[in-house]
Amino acid sequence: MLTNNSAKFDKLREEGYRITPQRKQLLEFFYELPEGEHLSAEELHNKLTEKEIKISLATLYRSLKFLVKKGFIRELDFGEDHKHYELSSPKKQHHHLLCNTCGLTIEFKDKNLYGYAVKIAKEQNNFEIKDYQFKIFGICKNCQKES
Amino acid sequence: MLTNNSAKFDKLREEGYRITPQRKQLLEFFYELPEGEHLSAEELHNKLTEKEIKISLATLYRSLKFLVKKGFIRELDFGEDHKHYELSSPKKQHHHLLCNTCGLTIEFKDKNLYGYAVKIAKEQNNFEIKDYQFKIFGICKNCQKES
DNA sequence: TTTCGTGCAAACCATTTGCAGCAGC
DNA sequence: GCTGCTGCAAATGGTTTGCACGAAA
Repeated sequence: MLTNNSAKFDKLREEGYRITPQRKQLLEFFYELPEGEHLSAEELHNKLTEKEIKISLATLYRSLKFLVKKGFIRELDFGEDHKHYELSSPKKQHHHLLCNTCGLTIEFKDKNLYGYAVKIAKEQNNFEIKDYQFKIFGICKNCQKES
Repeated sequence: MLTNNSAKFDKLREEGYRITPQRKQLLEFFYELPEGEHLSAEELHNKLTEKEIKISLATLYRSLKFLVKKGFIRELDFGEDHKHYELSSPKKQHHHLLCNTCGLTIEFKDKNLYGYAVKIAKEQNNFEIKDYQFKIFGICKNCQKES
């Protein structure tokens, strides 16, 4: 366990939440994931099972919701019929271009975007930012050629 | 009918698609919608029925998918269990802040964002932009007070 | 006339939920 | 010991699909 979440865990305990093995191992799993990898609930469940981490699908969904609410992970939507999840780290955020034709996902980073989000949030009645996402939809180079 | 889509319709016809009353009326309906209003499939179905426009839910879903693919409307996801739809107009796009706690949706516009999206798309192998969305998640002023 | 699009009802499937037992703290 | 969390299985509900009929072109 390279990551240290004990301070955060203490805070959650104070709020009345319990740190169960399922929640803990799920969060650890996210920390060990290669950067930029975002998995669906079902993919997560498979990978966790491979690692011999036992967690039911129902609990997985509940835990994901919990971790999202608590700001540990972010929920992504690529217009598919299921959500994707990844570790949340607002300051080194990445974003996505999505090809409408072939479904290709291209990631990009941009250091200006965070300041930009902060500026907008401030203008909007001091909205407190937890996360932000920039998505661009269109046609990728390959699909442009083919039409 | 204030809007004139006949050129676009002709193009669709050339591609082998048929301009049915359902598709036509649905698109007209979107044009008449107040700016910034984004409805779910079910809300749309109710409103269309009120206007005595007959379209089954199945066809509505198929038509929405069609119009999205053809770039007439955009599909929005607010992290709920259903999608929202609105007219697509990239150059006067608006975006959203979403409160994680109470679900409040705040819209904002920003003229810089379009140029920004274009710049990013160009850097990413000349990706051809059809639409883009900027979402900010966090806690609204009201909910900040309450915690 | 040739397909493509529609309506209906059934199917799908990701996600949620009720409930009884278990386990943090 | 109290109460929140989990696993199971069943339910939910938005969306999709098979099929036969209807209608654009």
